[in-house]
Amino acid sequence: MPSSTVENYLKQIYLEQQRTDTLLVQMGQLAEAMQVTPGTATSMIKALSDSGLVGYEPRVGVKLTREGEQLALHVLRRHRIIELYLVQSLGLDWSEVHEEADSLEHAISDKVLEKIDESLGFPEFDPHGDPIPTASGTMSSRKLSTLTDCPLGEVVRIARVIDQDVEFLRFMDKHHLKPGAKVTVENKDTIADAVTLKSDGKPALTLGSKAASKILVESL
Amino acid sequence: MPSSTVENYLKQIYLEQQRTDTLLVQMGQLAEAMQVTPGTATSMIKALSDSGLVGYEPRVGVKLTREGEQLALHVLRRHRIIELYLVQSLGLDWSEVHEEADSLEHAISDKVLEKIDESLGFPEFDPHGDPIPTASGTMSSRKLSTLTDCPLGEVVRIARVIDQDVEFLRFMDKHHLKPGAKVTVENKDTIADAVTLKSDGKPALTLGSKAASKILVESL
DNA sequence: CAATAGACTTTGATTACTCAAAATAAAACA
DNA sequence: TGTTTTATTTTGAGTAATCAAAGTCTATTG
Repeated sequence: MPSSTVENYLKQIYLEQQRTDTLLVQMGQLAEAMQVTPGTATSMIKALSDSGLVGYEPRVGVKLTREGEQLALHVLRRHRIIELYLVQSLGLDWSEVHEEADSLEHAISDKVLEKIDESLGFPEFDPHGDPIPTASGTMSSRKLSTLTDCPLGEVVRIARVIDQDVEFLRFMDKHHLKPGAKVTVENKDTIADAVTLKSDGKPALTLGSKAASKILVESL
Repeated sequence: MPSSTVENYLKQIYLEQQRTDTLLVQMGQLAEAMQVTPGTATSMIKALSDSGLVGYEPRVGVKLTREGEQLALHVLRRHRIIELYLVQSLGLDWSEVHEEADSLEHAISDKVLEKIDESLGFPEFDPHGDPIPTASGTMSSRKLSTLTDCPLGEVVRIARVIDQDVEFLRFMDKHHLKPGAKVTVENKDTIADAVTLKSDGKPALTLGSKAASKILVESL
């Protein structure tokens, strides 16, 4: 059985692959994501490579093998189901469940996980709108646009928020910018690097494009 | 923060102190309970002693300090609340929750634990009748008798079953011998080393005294 | 009271994970 | 093209937890 350290490395490689939309993850990137020194990442990756969970090319980068990817997806499945459960069934705030899930994801058994999944009605997305991989290791994908590149003046629905930072999520919550909420982009100002939003019955809100690009929406 | 290994050693010392009703736990006993070699237990205990969690006298035994006991009680609290939650809220069988709780007890945060505790209505006992320590580290104690030394012919209520073995618990379940069930000891045969029980609407059941002594009862 | 049996401790080694700092390779630059 | 910068790897070392096996008490027990 893989250690939680191994699970975390695989999860992080998967997330970096997704985030940067590239196959190969560089060591510095991974070390940063894992909060370890580059040397640590290198030696860990060599070990994972020996166990066949990743493909490693020195000075180029690392990628998941099919086996490594399956494991990563299982970890992510556990993580996201736990997050949703903590919010829906135990009433925790969506800003705090990420950290909780980070530790529980390594301790929960498949049996308990499937009970929880069932009690939630086999959900497809976690509280942040992140897709939940299936038990057989398939991840659904949606084509979403960000608030910085979605059409102006059209009502869109927030589908996903890509940032697990507690402060950021609290801010989003305060302005009712959670998955499901409907908003309209009133204005985009590339010079001011800002996006102005309007949602029903609320004053307009202006975000910098960095924040706006973390909010993914779908048209209705 | 103590590692899960440290938490397990402290928990096990506490449980052995209780089980044998002695202050000092011998190294062999502890090594057996922890499933490690005696040498491993010795060196681990020396480390715990250095951190002030246990008092250790070489070749005599180990006992918890106040601090170590508090920690042990917190672990036990997590363990037992989780067990009850798995049975009550997720519908797992009482025979399988011990192992699940053994891993979850190290991963769950106080915040989540207290939410669960609340949702269970601040229970006093786990599914096996083991008392749940309070958040402030107090363990209630009841004076219970075993089926081998309780009065004959009197209706008593099962209060606690002291064995976490899956097969044993399944057997108990099959014969409806769970906490809350009412039984009468019909006969005790010291020569045959057996105890015969009767519960409403069921045929009589005879247990060896070893099994019978694992079932604790209270009078009504 | 010496010999032995049993429990316990010590020693030396291993595995998994980590860091700091030195060495190296590749990329960028001048 | 030679030099500098930056990213990566290597090296040497440390911590936590473990085992096997050798050594040491202590308690019987004849």
